[in-house]
Amino acid sequence: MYEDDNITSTPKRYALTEVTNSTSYVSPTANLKLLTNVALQYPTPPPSTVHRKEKSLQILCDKFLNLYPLHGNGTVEIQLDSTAARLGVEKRRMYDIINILEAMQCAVHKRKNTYLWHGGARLNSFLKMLKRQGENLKLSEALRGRAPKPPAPKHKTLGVLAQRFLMLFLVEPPNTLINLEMAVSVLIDTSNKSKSVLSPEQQDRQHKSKVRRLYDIANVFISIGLIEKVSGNLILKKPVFKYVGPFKMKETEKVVCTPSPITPLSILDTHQQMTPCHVFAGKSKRKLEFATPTTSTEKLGLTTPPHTPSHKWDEILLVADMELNRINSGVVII
DNA sequence: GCATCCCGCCACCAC
DNA sequence: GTGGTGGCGGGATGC
Repeated sequence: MYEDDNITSTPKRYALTEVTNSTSYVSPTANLKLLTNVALQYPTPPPSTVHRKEKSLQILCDKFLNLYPLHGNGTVEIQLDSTAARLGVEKRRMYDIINILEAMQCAVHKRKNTYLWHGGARLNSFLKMLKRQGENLKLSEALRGRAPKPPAPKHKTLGVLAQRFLMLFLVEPPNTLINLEMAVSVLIDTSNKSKSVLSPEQQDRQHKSKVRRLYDIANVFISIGLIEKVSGNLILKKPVFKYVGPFKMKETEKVVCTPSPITPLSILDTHQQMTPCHVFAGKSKRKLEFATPTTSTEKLGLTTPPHTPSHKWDEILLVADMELNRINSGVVII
């Protein structure tokens, strides 16, 4: 039984002869003609009235996780085409989601059209491994222009990009704000070698393309509860993202703060660090925690630390923005 | 006008 | 040649 309320049963199948009231054999060409005629008998569906946001990768991933929860028991097989049909999307979109989830070791490609879904069972240990890998790649130093950028991946760039994007959060102190421009500046290969090959226009296209991909990745990460978007106020025009994943939940698994944080948010966020883990609870549960917006910043979609006055939060964001600008302008391209 | 990101073209690869 | 997969960027949409 499908969990999707919109799909209650498999549509009845009809043979062509049933639809056309014909009992005699028809040639392939005639078949095509018949099908065209049959199709013309049905009214043209109205243009989609679905809001753009309702088709976002984040919403789609939410729906996907409803079918295949992160906290489910055991391993299940996922058929991409049938899942795409159940979610009412193109299969291409499923690849976007599953590639990122595969990069998080939530799923494994078994054979064509089939993935094994492990959910979040391996996520905690994988995040620890990612953090170590990020440290080996010296991403924190690279973010500050004090180390070379990691070499460009050769394969599965969406997955690798997703892993490296997440590493940026993992190697930084808790509550570090990272925006996409910063992430791209570290994750895109702008070494002298590649710069000499690419024209400025090509570099710009490459940059924009990577930003697009990071938007996709960020939306999936938001859906699985690894990061949150902090945006929508007048101070920060561009969104920044904050890691809210499993590491901050358990005292024993807290990340060790590295010196020289990018944004000094940790001071007022102590309370939030102690809030319970929601990473496997899905987006809806996290929404419940701030279900009724009361402050102006909450109404704008911000997730302010509890008991933090909104004007104080704006000040924090202002400092964060200044820091981001400082970092961006100070980054030395190696 | 710009940020966001959906959509689908098409290259690549395995069979 | 065919079909599955996924890189990539055009351009629609919302603010």
